[in-house]
Amino acid sequence: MKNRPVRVRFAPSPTGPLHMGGVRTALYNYLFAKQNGGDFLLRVEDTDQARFVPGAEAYIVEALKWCGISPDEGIGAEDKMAQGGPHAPYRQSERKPMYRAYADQLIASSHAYYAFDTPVELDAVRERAKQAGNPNWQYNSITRTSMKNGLTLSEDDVARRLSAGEPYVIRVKMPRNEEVKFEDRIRGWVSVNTMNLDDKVLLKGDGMPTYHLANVVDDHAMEISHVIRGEEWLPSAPLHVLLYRFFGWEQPEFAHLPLLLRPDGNGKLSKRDGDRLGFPVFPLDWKNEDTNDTASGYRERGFYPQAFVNMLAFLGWNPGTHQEIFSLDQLIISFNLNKVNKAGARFDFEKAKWFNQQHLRLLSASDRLHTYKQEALLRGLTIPSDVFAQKAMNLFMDRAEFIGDTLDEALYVFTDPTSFDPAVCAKKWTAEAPGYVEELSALFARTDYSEATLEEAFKVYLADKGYGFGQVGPVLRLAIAGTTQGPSIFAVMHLIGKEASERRILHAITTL
RNA sequence: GGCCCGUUCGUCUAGCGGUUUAGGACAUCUCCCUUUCACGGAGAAGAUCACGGGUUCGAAUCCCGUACGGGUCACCA
Repeated sequence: MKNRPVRVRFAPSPTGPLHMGGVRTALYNYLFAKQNGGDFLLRVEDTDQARFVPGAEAYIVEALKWCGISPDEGIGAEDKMAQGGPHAPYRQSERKPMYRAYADQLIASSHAYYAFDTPVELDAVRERAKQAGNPNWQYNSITRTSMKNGLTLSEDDVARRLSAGEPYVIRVKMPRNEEVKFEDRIRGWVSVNTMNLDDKVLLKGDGMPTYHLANVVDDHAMEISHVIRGEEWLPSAPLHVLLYRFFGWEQPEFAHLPLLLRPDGNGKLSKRDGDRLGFPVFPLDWKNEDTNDTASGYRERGFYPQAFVNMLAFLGWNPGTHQEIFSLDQLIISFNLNKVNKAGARFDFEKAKWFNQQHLRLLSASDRLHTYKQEALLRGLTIPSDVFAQKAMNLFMDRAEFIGDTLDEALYVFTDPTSFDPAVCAKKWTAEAPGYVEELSALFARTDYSEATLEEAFKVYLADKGYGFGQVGPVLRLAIAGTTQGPSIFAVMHLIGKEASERRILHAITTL
């Protein structure tokens, strides 16, 4: 069991956009695979035809791609291998015919049976049980003796119903009283008595397998060595262990990841939390075709994928050192499944932003400029030249968490200010103010408009007149930028040049 | 409610029986830098290690209870 090649899978169901918890699960799988020189497969679990959402699969593939997680096999790996690999298809709906034989095998070995109870009948039984004070009726080793199934009906009866085309499901025949144990990579030994487990449906009335059958059959067929999934699967893991046993298959190692919790209140982070809490829960924007609403994604919010991935990796794991900033490649080296936490992690958007800020600083100048220009385009800003872009970006880099910040806070670098901070106007734009800037403008005109000479000229002016910086500085800044926040005003003036600077000063004098 | 899992600063976490006066990061606050805002630097505050029992010379670390939190109990995944 320990020495087989590492092959892991991420197996989402295409019922909507993948949320960040799902991305983290995929990431951990990917990191574990790459670290061990293994394969990461993407399989789509679309056995519930009623919950299928068009576009969800494409979204999942694109989201992973954006994160830099590319499947070695399966969906999204069609460019690497024909049909995505040797175990194609990787969409469970397309594997439908394969599951039947395995369900039959379990019936033959008396580990499963046909059940003819209709959904309506089951609802009625549950309702009756609820009335009788049992809110949680289960189809199990006790109750199955009074239901319509292959265990209570005669062989002839079963055969007749089958040939008559009567609808049925196939259920697992859960052993009566048996301790099922398995060693979870993260939680250690987990033990459950089958007494508490029910006869789960394995094959549904429409011929599709349920998750339980499909994931076991496929994981075995695809030679999956480690099943790394969310903690919500822990309660059904014993059933899966039993299924491997019934089939006589080697079981993969299990690792159940802690959940991502909401920052407020209780419960796990869910898709429905959407933008309610002021941050995205999805990697990419998702447009709901029915409601026409768009749920925001980290990508569109301005996050770099490497920052998003880094942040996600640290929600439930850490390297045990003080290093927090990691590239994907560094994560592959340092990640350790055994160091994944057991408790759920409450998500904190403030820290998420910090990760982006750190990665923004780490980017090479040319890569950063590239994203800068993309963001400028998005904002409809025209950039005179690369040199200008580079300078403008650098000027505002210090205060940026996102590359877009260097644009949003620097609009006055591209266009003349159309409004002036009213609070500052009231306080600093005195009767003398127009005179200050008019004199300065004339003085500056005699310099070469470099940052240093502008500043020098300004200082000389203050000294000559006996003015204080606080008296004149904000006035100049207001005239040029419309606000008093930002980098050195002389650097800004140098960047926009003499003509624009003089134009702005004149405009301020005439309008304020 | 049954079952399963968990519980260290507000948050993410280090810690795997003695080196711990419990370390780091985010957030918060203070000071320095900057006659702006930030960045950066220095520092502060913040955790009776959920609680109660054991085991041990010694426990945040091991065991058992209790409380609290989470997950799960469909012909959904």
